[in-house]
Amino acid sequence: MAGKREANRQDLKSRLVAAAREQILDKGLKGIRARDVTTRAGCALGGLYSVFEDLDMLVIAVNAETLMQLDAVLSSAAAGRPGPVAQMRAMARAYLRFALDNRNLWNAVFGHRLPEGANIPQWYVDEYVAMFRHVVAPLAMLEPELSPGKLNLKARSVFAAVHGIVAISIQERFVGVPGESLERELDDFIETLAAGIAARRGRTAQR
Amino acid sequence: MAGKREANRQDLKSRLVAAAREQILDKGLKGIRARDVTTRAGCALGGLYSVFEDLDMLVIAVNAETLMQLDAVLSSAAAGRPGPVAQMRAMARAYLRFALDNRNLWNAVFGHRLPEGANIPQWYVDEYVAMFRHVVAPLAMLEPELSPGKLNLKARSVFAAVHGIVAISIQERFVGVPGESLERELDDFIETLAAGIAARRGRTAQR
DNA sequence: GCGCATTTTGAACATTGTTCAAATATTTTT
DNA sequence: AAAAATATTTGAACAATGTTCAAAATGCGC
Repeated sequence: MAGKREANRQDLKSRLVAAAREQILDKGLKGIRARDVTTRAGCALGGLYSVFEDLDMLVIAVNAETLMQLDAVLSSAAAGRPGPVAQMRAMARAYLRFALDNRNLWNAVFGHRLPEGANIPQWYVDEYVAMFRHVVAPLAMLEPELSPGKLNLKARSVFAAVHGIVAISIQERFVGVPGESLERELDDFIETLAAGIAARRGRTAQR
Repeated sequence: MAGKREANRQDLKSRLVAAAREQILDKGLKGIRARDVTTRAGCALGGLYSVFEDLDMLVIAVNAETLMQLDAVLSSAAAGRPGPVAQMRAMARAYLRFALDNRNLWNAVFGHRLPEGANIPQWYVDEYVAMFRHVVAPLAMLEPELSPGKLNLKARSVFAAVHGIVAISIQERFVGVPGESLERELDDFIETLAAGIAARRGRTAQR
């Protein structure tokens, strides 16, 4: 019976993450309480702190899972699409759909903030940044002459722009634009961006 | 000595908003505590609740002021610029600078979320949405044939896209891109968008 | 099975937002 | 101007929360 300690520990960890995920799913980010989560996970209150540094780190663990999911969604959305523009359009749509279908999880990822002094773990940042690679691929086809550094920067911007459009529409701050017209808006945005890139190609000496 | 009641009330209100603003300025959104704010404002703990429904509403009052500031900044950034593209570029830059110079206030505006049931007051939403008008003006010059409805939708998207780019860069989740290259990236983005709009003009039957 | 090391437990604590009866201040009435 | 009526301000008390840590329970090597 060796290694039972480590096994228990891992089991507790995943039970806690699962519990926190469910909690976020139906109560949102603010609805996650140490007592509820530990009860749900079937451990004592203090158990949480034997596996995570604090509640924020548990949230980050949940968010990491969500990011993995989103990454996979983007991957399969782009797979097999003919041409860079179609790929980007498909990913933008998939991003929108994911956000709409998993609003609370998605809000947890982008709405969670650590308290003033604390720093986000590097592995989490890396996982986040890794998603940009999905945009790098099609963008490189549209602008083959771009250096890797500029390509990365630009991919990040395109990602961020799509994110911004989705985010501002989802925050039901104002009456939500109907989902379908939002999808058209996104399509249009990608199309315009691509047309702009094509139009500007070679026209400028250097950027 | 008539009307002293209302005067006192208004005075308390603005002292509270000012105190909360300072608190956010140097401690961030999470650093705002009922006790600190009321002490700073020179009233008792309960005083806060005689003027605001709760802490969240006080935050919204601060955010409303910040939005006004930002609105003014965008206004004067665009004023006198020759042509729509120059206007949009100037506003994007101004937006970035404002976010960088007022990080905590800006984060409070876009990072604050009400608890599950509560609803954002309509006057606040209106103030927020009003900012889009700054993008509507130049966009209308670029695409004069667009209906007012589509124009609004598109202006919102452009605003959101710029917001997204700024937001993702500012969240120091990953090593911040140096401010200057970020500015160039924004310029480039606006330029590309404008080129795309021009290239697509008339080419599509209807959108 | 026994003793040691590690983990789990949950009562206790500190820090919050919020409430509300009492105290204070203002306005109205006489 | 004093008294009565009304409204506001106060801050002690409460409830809800994240976090800690000594004691109890559990796992491990012999």
